[in-house]
Amino acid sequence: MKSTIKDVAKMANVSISTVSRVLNNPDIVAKDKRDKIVEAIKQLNYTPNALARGLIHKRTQTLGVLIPDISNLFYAELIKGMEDAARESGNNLIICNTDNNQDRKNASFKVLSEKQIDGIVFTSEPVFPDNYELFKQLGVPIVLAATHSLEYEIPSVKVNDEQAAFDATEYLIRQGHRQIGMISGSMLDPISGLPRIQGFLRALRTHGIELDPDTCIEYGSYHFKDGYEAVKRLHKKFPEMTAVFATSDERALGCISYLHENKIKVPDDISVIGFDNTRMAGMCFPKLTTVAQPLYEMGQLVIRKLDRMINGEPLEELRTYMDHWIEERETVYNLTK
Amino acid sequence: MKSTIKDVAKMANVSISTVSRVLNNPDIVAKDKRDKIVEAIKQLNYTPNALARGLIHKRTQTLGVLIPDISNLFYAELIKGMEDAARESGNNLIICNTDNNQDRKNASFKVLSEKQIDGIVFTSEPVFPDNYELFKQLGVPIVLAATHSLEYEIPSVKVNDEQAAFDATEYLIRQGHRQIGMISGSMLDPISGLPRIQGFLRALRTHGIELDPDTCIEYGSYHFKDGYEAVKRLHKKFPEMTAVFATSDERALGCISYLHENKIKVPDDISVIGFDNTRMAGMCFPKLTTVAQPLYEMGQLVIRKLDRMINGEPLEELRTYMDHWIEERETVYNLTK
DNA sequence: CTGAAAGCGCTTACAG
DNA sequence: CTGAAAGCGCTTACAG
Repeated sequence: MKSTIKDVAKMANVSISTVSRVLNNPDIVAKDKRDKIVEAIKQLNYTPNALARGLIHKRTQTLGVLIPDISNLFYAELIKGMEDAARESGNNLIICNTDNNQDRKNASFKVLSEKQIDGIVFTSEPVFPDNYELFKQLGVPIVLAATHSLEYEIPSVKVNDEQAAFDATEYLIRQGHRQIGMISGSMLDPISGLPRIQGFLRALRTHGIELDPDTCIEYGSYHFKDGYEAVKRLHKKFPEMTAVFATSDERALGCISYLHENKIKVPDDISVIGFDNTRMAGMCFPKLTTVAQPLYEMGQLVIRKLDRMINGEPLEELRTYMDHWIEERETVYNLTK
Repeated sequence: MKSTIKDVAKMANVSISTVSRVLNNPDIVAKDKRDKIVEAIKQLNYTPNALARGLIHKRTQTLGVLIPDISNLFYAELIKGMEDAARESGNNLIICNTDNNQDRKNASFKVLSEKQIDGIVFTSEPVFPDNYELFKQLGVPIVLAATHSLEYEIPSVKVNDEQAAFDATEYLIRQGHRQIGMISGSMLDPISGLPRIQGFLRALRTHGIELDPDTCIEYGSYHFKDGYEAVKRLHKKFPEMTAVFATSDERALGCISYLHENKIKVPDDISVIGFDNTRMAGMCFPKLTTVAQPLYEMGQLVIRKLDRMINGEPLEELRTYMDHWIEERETVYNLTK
């Protein structure tokens, strides 16, 4: 049986108040008693009950994290950053896998609320009005990771997707490509869909490249298989393309897999650039050139922001946009040489 | 401000006992009061405080999970299985990344203990005597995932590593390979090191293949980079090898990366078989043939076992060994054709 | 069927 | 410097 503060008090022959004091403010108690109490704590292997403490302090040092798909490598890096930052600030994470499912999302909010978490991080998905209602009901600080909201005043940390897509496309153009295809998420996705398409098209425009969006863009979900299928359709309707911008590493790998199978060489025949720079990008063959997001650092920053809000400290900025960069590896061919 | 049971009681004009009853045993309270209370709960957006409940019931519906390296894809699948099973049984997971670091492990045990978690899962690492002491001190049920202990009576779920390594090696032999190298974890690792070496050597012996372990085995950590370095050394001292068994997918990919770079074709010149069957295995090129572990199912089973123990139900078996299989893809060449 | 009271394990004014 | 008491938000016998 776990020992309680009462057991310690009894063993040390003091009141529980005094035990509580050596736990929270040791200097204030007389050395002899303090020593006896410390000894009793060790003997009994006592650890304070965080539930009781939480009830009093209205603080649990626990943060809730909503993740759409925990088996995605993207979140592995992000979670690691959050986990490390949480440890630094004395917090623990309860991670809820929502499976892109609204019911599970609601259920997660409910248990997190019951467990009295101090704050919440909401990942990747757009904030719809009903989500916002839930946030307000929860009544705890919230930070958005890898997503943001322009409608609501919610702190967020992400990359500038439009600019990142612009840079990726421009990078291909600088390597001499002009027939460029894109494999994208839905235009209806206001976070990683539409903005990346806009960035892509802006780069084309900026460099005077005229391509019909209907023929140079193909859509699909972010899974490997979807990248595979999308590039098949894309290649069929746009056979002259020399490069493709796939807006996730997984899509890019699916894309490369299809091309390989059809004896189309990457990058010699068709170049591929991905998005995310998950660890996979450096482990595949050929190694994937990709738009890098600082996932680990994003995770850290999200938790640090959240911790500030919980402590009532002011935020330097509401919406933080972190720097992305092009991680040059082996899947883009330089046509200008 | 979050509303409490008092607020609900006041609004519904009843005592808090009655509110508590409609929460826990609604049938027992008169319909008119019940309706008023339900209405008040909705109005106030009341959710019960799990801390207070936990204090009374000595149950938090929260499980602690210790993971050595959360950014490893291996754990992504495992965690997903655990997460899903936990949701089914009404539990939440607190995941602690230990970074293979003893201090962090101790710290994690401490906070998990303070948070009054109902059970714990300990992943991948061998159970040393001091770990066992910690387990006992925690005083909650524990299950081992992807590891086991022969010294202590602790429930566990894993694959039979010796047999899996045997099967992988025999698979290569059946494909006509006789000059087979191995890239392994340390012989000092009693979980995924030594047993796999033993299985490898047993397969060689069984098929009358005489190879000196010193020349056909090379060691390294499980990271991509280590697989890369290890195969470099292995190939130098064992140039006639036609196949290599790398005991993790990451090692295998590092290995393939090195071979590619040195114009050694996989599988035409050298075949590679991995271990784990993480999602990466199906996304790389060529697609990795590997020993598959049912990671998702392992995760589920671990949590189900733990939940049983917490509920005082008997376990069908202490140490569960799940079936592995060879996932045939594209990195092993059949020499017999 | 319902309320008052005790108690879960702590912390924190309040006296002394 | 230290102890008794109240209270955090609930549940659960105990009366009635």
